[in-house]
Amino acid sequence: MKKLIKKKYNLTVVATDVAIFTIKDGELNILLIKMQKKPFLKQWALPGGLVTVDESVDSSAKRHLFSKTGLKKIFLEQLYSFGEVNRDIFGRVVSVAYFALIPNVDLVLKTTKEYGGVDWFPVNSLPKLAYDHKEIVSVAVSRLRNKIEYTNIVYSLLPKEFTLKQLQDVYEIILNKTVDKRNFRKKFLSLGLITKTANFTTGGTHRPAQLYTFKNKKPQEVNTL
Amino acid sequence: MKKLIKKKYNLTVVATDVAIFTIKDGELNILLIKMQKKPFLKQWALPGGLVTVDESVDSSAKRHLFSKTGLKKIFLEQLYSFGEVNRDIFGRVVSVAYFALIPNVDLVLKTTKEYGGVDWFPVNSLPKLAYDHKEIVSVAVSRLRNKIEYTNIVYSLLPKEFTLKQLQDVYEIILNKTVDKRNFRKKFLSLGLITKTANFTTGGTHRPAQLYTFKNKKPQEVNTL
DNA sequence: CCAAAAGTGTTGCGGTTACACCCATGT
DNA sequence: ACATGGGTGTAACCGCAACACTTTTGG
Repeated sequence: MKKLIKKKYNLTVVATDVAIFTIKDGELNILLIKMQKKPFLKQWALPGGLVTVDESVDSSAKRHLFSKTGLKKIFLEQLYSFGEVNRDIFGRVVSVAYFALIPNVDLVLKTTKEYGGVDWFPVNSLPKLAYDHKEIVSVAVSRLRNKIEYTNIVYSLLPKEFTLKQLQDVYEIILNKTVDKRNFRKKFLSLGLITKTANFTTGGTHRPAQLYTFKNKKPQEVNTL
Repeated sequence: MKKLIKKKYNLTVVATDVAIFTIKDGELNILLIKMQKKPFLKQWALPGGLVTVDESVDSSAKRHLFSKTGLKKIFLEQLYSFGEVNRDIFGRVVSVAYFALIPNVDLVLKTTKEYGGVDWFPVNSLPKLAYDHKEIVSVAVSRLRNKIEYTNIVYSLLPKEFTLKQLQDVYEIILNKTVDKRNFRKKFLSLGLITKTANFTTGGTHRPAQLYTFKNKKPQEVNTL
């Protein structure tokens, strides 16, 4: 009986995987790490790893996020759990996937000896991914597209101060469609989520742009677009 | 069983819990089972249990749903995963919660010797729940409220043929607000999700009501209310 | 004939969409 | 002065909300 239980239950482990997004070079990018072990040698994968017995699943996701980006206190939300029997060939792994949004800042990406590298990739031209990570990315992108339309999470992708143009660009990149400039500004300003700062952009060969900042950096539900 | 695993192998295990909803006596009800073991003796909990090594997490949820209701092929969707370290006092258990919707039919609920009973409870007057199941129910109810507004999942809560009044009642019960009869009918009919059948209600001391049926019993995204 | 629920249209308001020109700066 | 992106208003349209009376049946 004990043996039966062992066979039947104890081989399953829990992991977390994190889809970390940023806007870079006018595209939505995701952070990937390069595998060094067979059978995924030189393939790319989402950062992640096992959940230890003494950490919560949320903490595990935070830990993996921090280990690659050095960032804490950023937008991180549970996405979906993936539990097919054969999704990981090393054994039975149930993965709780998360997605994170970080502003486009120059960031020193970190890695460990365990991996062959870490880099950003545009979500529209991804390399072949290990495991079922292609599916996870697909779910993450859908979720991001949905949430940007009825929440204020876009603040997570922008620097502290930003122009209305930058804001609009983020929407256009993520939704993959153009929006009318005047309508966009009217709508977004009427939401009351952002306020003018005292500052303007400098240096462009054109009229300086007003810089804005988010009043609130807490996730809220409000129809944006 | 859980205790054995924790003590002996110091492992994290994966479980599923299912929030099964139906409309009953004009209220939203949820199915609960009665615990027979300390420390939750005589407390109520969501149906669920461990994921075996040879079944997917989805299959596990389906299995637990079937074991209590005898139903297959009903609406079942992953809700959220709960992974706090101490959420289960028997050991480290990460639970993937699901929610299910079943029509209000007379259903013979089943249980096993492991539990002291199984019954429906209105979500607005629940008994004390074991584990963190109160939180799971709360997340499930929120999700249901949200999804009923932008999908057609309401079909899962109604019998094959139903009146517009029944349909409206379901919305009013779940959203906990009244809606205008004429606007509701106009809106819902214009969505094209349902069609008239050849049948009418009989027996009431009033004008018979047209019976309708859903064209499609697949989840779709369409703004309903 | 009376009670009880079914069924049916119109109007006003508000939000979304479509659309084109002037402004401030650097070179 | 010219090239570049920043910044602004108005009118048409459409979906949503508000609202009351007639119909059909059973008792």
